[in-house]
Amino acid sequence: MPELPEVETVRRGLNKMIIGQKITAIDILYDKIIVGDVDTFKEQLIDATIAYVGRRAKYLLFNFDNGLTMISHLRMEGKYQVRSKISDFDKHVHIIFHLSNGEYLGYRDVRKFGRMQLVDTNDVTKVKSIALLGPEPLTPEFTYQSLLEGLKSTRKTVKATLLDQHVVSGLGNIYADEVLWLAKVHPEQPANELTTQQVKDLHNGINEDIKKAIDAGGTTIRSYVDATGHSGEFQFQLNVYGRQGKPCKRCETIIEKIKVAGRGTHFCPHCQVLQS
DNA sequence: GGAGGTGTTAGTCA
DNA sequence: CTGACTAACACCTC
Repeated sequence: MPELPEVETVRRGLNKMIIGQKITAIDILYDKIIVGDVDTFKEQLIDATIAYVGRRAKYLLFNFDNGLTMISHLRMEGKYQVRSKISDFDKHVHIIFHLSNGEYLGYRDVRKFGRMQLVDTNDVTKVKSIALLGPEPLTPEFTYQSLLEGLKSTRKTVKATLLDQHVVSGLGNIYADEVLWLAKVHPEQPANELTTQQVKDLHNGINEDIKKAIDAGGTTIRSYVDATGHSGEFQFQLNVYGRQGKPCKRCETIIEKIKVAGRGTHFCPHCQVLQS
């Protein structure tokens, strides 16, 4: 799925394309995407107008003018597409919002992992998955101190901890690997054993890498495309993700791929040494 | 053809 | 409580 930079890119694209559009009808072709009652979901959104698309970590927040917000998580490979004809959507488009300008907003998700939930706008921050999120990069709440506390409080590997959305939110498998490479930290290092300098390097690396990725419009590995149909450009700047068998960009050592926290993990065995 | 991997997270189990 | 593992699903690559 899209991580924070990709979701932010989608958010910006949607805000350019669908603000002010009223929902005139909704086709739900696969019920499990919708959290809660499908008929209620439809009824509450018909005739509602999209006021603004916000974001919290990897969650998109579609704010409507009737006091409701649709929380949308793309999970592994969900994406939004705007098309002028329903026949322009393929079989993996499971939800179709009919817009008042005659266009259609489709939600495409090959693996069907994504979820949409409608809640009162005032209650968004009370929804458990959102309420428990840690601070996100590039905000005042994401401080060196907050990261230090999150890392010190667990014996998990640092990679697993960076993926834990309660410590810092918005990072996924790509940026976790990238940030660990930037900070020269081994992915399997226990989080509570990191040095002060390593935590500082991670904090800076997270902010810098996420900012760069947002500026580049996110990463496109396989099929991810933003709402306007453009690919992100950040994959050209990836330093380790997907580069197993290739030379490290710093020291030429061959990048290795192992499994950490159940996820494919790329690192340089020379730059990122396990401390004991 | 079959096994194993894929950008996530919620739930289960020890 | 914490940490490890798995399911949810369809497709792609070896």
